[in-house]
Amino acid sequence: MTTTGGRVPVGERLPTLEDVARVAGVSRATASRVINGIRNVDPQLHELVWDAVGRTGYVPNRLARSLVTRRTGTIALVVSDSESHDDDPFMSRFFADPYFGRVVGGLMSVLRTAGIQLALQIVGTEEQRTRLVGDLRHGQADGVVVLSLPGHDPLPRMLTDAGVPAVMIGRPADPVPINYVDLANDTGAALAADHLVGRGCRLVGMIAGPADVPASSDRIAGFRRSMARHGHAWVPQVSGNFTQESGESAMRTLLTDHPEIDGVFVANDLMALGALLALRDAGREVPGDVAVVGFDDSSAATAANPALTTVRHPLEDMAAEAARLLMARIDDPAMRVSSVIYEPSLVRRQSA
Amino acid sequence: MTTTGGRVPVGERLPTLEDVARVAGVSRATASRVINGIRNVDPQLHELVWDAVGRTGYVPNRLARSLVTRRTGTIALVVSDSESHDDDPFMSRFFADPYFGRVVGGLMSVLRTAGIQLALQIVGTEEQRTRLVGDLRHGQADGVVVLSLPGHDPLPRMLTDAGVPAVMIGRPADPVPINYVDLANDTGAALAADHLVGRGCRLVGMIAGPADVPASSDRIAGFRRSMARHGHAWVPQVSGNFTQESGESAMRTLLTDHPEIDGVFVANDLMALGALLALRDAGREVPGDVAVVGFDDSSAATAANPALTTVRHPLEDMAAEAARLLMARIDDPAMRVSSVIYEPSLVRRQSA
DNA sequence: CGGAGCATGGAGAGCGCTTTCCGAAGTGTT
DNA sequence: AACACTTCGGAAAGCGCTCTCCATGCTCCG
Repeated sequence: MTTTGGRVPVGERLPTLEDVARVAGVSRATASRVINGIRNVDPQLHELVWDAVGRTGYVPNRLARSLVTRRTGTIALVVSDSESHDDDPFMSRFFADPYFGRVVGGLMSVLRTAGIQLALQIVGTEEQRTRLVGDLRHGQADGVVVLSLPGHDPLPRMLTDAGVPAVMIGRPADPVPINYVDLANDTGAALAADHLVGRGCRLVGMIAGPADVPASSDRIAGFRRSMARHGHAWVPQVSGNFTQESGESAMRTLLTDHPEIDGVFVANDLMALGALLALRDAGREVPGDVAVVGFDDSSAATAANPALTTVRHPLEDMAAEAARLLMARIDDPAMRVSSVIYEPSLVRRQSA
Repeated sequence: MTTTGGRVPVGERLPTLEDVARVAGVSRATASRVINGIRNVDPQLHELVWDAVGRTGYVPNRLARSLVTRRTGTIALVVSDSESHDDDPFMSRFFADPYFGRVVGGLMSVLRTAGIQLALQIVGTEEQRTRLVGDLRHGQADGVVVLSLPGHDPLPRMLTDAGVPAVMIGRPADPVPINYVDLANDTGAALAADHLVGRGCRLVGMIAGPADVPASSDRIAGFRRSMARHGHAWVPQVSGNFTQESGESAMRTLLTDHPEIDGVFVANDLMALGALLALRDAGREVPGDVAVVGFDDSSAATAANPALTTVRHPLEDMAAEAARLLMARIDDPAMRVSSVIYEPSLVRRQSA
């Protein structure tokens, strides 16, 4: 018997479950059961309740619900930065970098369909980290995806110690039993080395990222190893910090120190863009005089001129996988710590 | 009298305020007062309580607190998309676009210091919008920053009707009494027109964005008006969708239809990048044969080759202002609806 | 010296929801 | 027809916190 009445306002305040129950003529418990689709409720009451929901305009209060269920339907994306970068400039550069957007996009593609929202958190200081972990233990979020920037970050360990479901994007620098999704950075770098040597480069240099971050050191190691295998025992190397400007100045240094250089592997596309600029300034043709291979296959790669030959880094897929892994971990606290490593591939364009 | 004891575990569960009170030997109310820094608490008890907090390792439960205070310390960044884009490809492109990152960076620069976290929400369907507004009315977030993509978006109106504190980045397409922060897009476009005409271009075209989004139509209007003022009653125009590829194909079209074109204003940098590619393919020199002016002054502008002359769009500042505006509105529900318009400026580089 | 006035801390009522625990009713078995 | 067994709805106990209300004890003034 559907009581098709009009709207039932409940005064100033928003309708609560109590109101729905009253309008439907059942107890709060029953209303709750119906709304949450719990088994065993008389179809008649079922309809009565939904009818009341419609008439009152009831919307469950997620906060109140979370308080008792200990589930928030939220996953935190934590950007863990080192204290020194606590000021704006660096972070805003970080956000503008395609890296951040690609990660968010990948995460959202999965979370969105699951109806989970993403909360962005940035922690720089020790205190912020402690606070974050404290909130997380209370179920502020059901789990976290960690983007760890500094080389040795205490956060991963803090998270696992606190028993917070967490997944890192990029392996932890220190051995920590934490789930992570990563790229075989060394293999990717080797791909670049093979390609540069294969196209006949005699002296190839590398523009690396900060040595203390795993993704960066893995690329260095992989590149060096592969070059050595090709008989290049030593490769000139200059470090940047993943920004375009740093790539530009690194390239200048390389050019000054080794004028005969005819190939360069750059640890990310943004720096490669800078390198391209420096090369053009120096009057070197790319790839004619100097071949350039980037890393990431970000949107910058196709925007570059000449278009960048680069190592594809399926960041969106990896982030999506991280989200899936995290959701699985949340649903099964006993899940064993696991990692997923993606294989990179070389995308040939014009720069090499 | 500080009772400096050791740690006081409370069993499996996390310590609650109740535990702190018990350890400190005061009532829950007093403990709460101390922790929240409420006036009039005996200094002795004050110390006793903080001591207990330390010994129990107490961290307030934000959820429980929010339930009663009706404040969450969270602001939602809502990306309102049109239903048709509900599938991945578009959204992931959106996130990879510097636009998104710049907005997030700007927001975070303000929110971070205020200790407010950002929750990302994407709504595409009508149902998702309704749901979002429902949650928001319950105080799921203290306010929202809206990034509205489609031309005619019902969300702004829904938000104001529901009384949810909201600020848009970019003016609403339809007249809605909502706070917003925007750029004088027309002025910016006029700047571009002046510059192109000023450098002697005879036939300049425009690569526009979707006509139904305000930012885009304002740029079109401003550009046309200014060109008309310079005696160019008509300008060839092709539309894209703000992506690099669309800019590339728009440029090809323009080139085919008007081979004598010697200047082009592109509604955003990403499309300008594409235009640059098309021009190079067509063997046209930039700026020699064709001068190109972009819009946004995103990182893509400096990455371009030649570097893009573009209209500066202080998106980070605007987003930061949006955050401040929103926080003010949250603290003062009676605040009148206000808007802040930023003035653009021309950044001269090599492309024009 | 008595009572008004104030500073202070405790008891307890919620915030809105889920879920356990029960009793009442319905179903099937011997 | 009596029993065990299942199904179903309601009462009520929280989740962890804030904050109003009230009782207490003290100061101060006439």
